Amino acid sequence: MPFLTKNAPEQIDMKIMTSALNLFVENGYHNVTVHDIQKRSGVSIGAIYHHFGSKEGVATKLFNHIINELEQLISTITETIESPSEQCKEIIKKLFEYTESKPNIIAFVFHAKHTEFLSGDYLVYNSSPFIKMREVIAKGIECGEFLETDKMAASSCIYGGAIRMIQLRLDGIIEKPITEYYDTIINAAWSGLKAETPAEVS
Amino acid sequence: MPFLTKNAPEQIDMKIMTSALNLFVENGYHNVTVHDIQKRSGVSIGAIYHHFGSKEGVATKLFNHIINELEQLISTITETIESPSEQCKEIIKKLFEYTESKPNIIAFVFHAKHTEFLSGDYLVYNSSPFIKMREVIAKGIECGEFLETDKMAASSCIYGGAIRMIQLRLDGIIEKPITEYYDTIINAAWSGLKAETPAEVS
DNA sequence: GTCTATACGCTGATAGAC
DNA sequence: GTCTATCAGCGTATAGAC
Repeated sequence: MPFLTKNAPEQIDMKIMTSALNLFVENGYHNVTVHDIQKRSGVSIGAIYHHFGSKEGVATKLFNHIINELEQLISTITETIESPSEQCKEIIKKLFEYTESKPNIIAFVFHAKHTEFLSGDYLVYNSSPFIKMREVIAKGIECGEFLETDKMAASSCIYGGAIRMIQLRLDGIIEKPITEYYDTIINAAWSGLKAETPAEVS
Repeated sequence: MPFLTKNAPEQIDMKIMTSALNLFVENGYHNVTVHDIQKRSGVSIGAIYHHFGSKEGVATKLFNHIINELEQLISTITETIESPSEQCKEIIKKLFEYTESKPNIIAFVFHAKHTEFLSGDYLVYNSSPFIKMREVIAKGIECGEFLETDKMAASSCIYGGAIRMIQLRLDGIIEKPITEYYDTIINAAWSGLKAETPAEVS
């Protein structure tokens, strides 16, 4: 059964990309050599260059792969749920869950400085998942679920708190799983943090 | 007047650090060679190695220099203003102003992945300015100015929105100076974004 | 398609004159 | 203290066998 001893090409691709992802997140793109990827993935140098052309090729394909995964996550949510406000909550929930279950995928998106290996001036936060996330907010404002504020400012406030938690969690500064903070974050973003002072009388 | 033709040693240090800062932010630490720093600063390779010992030395001293500057900014605010809630606003205001006037300093702090050149597991967000920023929130909760929520979650919500704006501005995704968004951001963080729906009657 | 051994360019760092 | 010229090591990519 020779077809079992040889790996399917997609499996080799995935092996290489998975190893590369973990190494990039652990050490940073430039501190990872092609030989490191070779060792951890178990395939040969030749195979890496045959499949990806270059080290940058590995990073680029990996990046696109992950952006696609994220894009699908967002699309599924916006297609399933009606209310923008609820879509927004679900997006944050899923991002928190991903942060705990697949931290390196999230770290690669939120932590890396992609301009270091992505040629040109491609910007992560202009990629489709992030654009869609901002559109959710825009619709929420239009349909009156959110206060009528500037779209960018509203996006920053709502997702900013969540993204900040993700970053602090990935850095190990927050020690508990952030899924536990979900309700708190949502409540704060929706209703604010100002203490309800008893009506001030002069 | 030979004392005018020769630069004071501190001036050379600053020249090197300023050039390094700009190059690091523009291209990323690993895409900058010592020769690049040499060319832009106008001093010799020898001077760089004499003053800083290594490329990593340049980055480390630069990093400490900037963290100190930020630390002083925060300290001045906490010593001058009484109310934690107002301290917090002032911090965000100053960070926004810095983002516009000295973007590269802010970019170096918020954008860089410092683990790539800082030895050990030193974390930016555990450095003194960020710890102090979180303490401001903690005090605000204690004295009743903020809702009694988890300290980390509250910090993330308040600063997260602002930091997100800074990041989007540095990436060029926000086109207007973010100082214009200051009031909106503060209002959203303090009072929330949920639209005040007319009392729902069944 | 996959492998190993090799080449070539680049970069951080040094040596030694001034 | 400052400079220039040079080195040594590493890391990407390739050549060529299987």
